[in-house]
Amino acid sequence: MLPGPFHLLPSSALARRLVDRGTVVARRDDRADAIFFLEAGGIDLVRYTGSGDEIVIHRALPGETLCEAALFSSFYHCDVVATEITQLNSINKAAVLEQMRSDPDFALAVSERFAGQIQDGRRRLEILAIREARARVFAAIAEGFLRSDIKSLASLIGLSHEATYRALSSLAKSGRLIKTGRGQYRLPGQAADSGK
Amino acid sequence: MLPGPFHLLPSSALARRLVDRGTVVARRDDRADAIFFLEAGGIDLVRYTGSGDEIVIHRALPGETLCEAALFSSFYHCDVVATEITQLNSINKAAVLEQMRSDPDFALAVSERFAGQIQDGRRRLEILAIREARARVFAAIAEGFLRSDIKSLASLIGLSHEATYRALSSLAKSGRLIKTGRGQYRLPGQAADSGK
DNA sequence: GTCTCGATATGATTTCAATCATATTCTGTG
DNA sequence: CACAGAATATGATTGAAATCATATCGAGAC
Repeated sequence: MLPGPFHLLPSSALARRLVDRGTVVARRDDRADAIFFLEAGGIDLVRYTGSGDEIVIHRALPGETLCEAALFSSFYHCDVVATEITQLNSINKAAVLEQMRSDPDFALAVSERFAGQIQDGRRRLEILAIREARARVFAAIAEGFLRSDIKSLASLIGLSHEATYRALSSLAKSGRLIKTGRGQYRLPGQAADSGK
Repeated sequence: MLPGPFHLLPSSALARRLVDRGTVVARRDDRADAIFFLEAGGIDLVRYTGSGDEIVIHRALPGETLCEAALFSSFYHCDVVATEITQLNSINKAAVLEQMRSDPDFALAVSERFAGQIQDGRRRLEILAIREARARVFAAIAEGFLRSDIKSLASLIGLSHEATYRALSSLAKSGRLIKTGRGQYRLPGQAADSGK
């Protein structure tokens, strides 16, 4: 249920909540006493400019931990808002820090999780930096970003789903990708997915 | 010279190198024994597909640490290549892990640095996901991405510099930004920068 | 089995940013 | 100071992706 090393924490450090769309889970400048794990639903991290414009800092997907930096900050630096019905876990910040202090393996595991997230983010950034749709989609497939459906892939890599379909179709036609089924593609060099 | 908590490491854990353009600093599947800090120049993290296509996983800028995940992996998972004359530091992996094990404060500081990098990356991702150039530039300014010049900003947010200039100009014209000088802009709500 | 809904797929049109071009302003250097 | 070079700035044109539209396919409900 909880990812990474956080499942090792005592259950007293955890609080599981089901919240409605629109719920503000935490507010900027609130005292930061927890980080979050998004189990299902959607969460936006939002900040507001002086003139009231809303800036979405991050649109989280299920499976992500959120507000990791709150571990090292006294206050949240943005609003945490549910964009739909959302199942989320609060992970007590003091408990995490205490465990990290007393258990080096735990601290290392937290760092490991964080390091992995840095790499994930950088890979996505580099893919978003590719301008041509075909090249972008190809890189995304090569990086294994096509996990569920193509529409999710499209939003992950910042293209319209139509552009993504077209790029996939064109890549398959030119032999740079192999179409293995409706909505399924793989690299030429790569063994066919042997199922499940 | 070294960032974050890494300056606390004994100098025996560090190696400073000046490398030429094209130098392969580390290769995929090499035994991972160091992480890197890019002092000046440029580094690409590169992977290759089965059919030989090159995928740039990440194009690093000076001031970044690289291959943090190598701390927790036996091998590098991509090539590390200098794209120009580059000054870089190797930080011994074993030394970092040892220090993290023996010094909880150090381990926490490493996690803190990592957490900050996660947030930075996510903010940039969210900004890159904004399609309209005006809105993208506005969000970038609101997030304080205009640190040096506008061309750097442009490449940071994945726009041509012309599009960036135009967006800035248009935002200033419509009052959503205040132009405080040649190549300088700020949000309306915000106090003018008091000098330096 | 059939109905519905959403994902996949592709065609037609429009829009907007990339690109190419050119001018101006500033900075640094001899 | 004059000059070179780079950043800033904006105009004109082009091209590629967004958008709008429509069709097919597949999975699940009943």
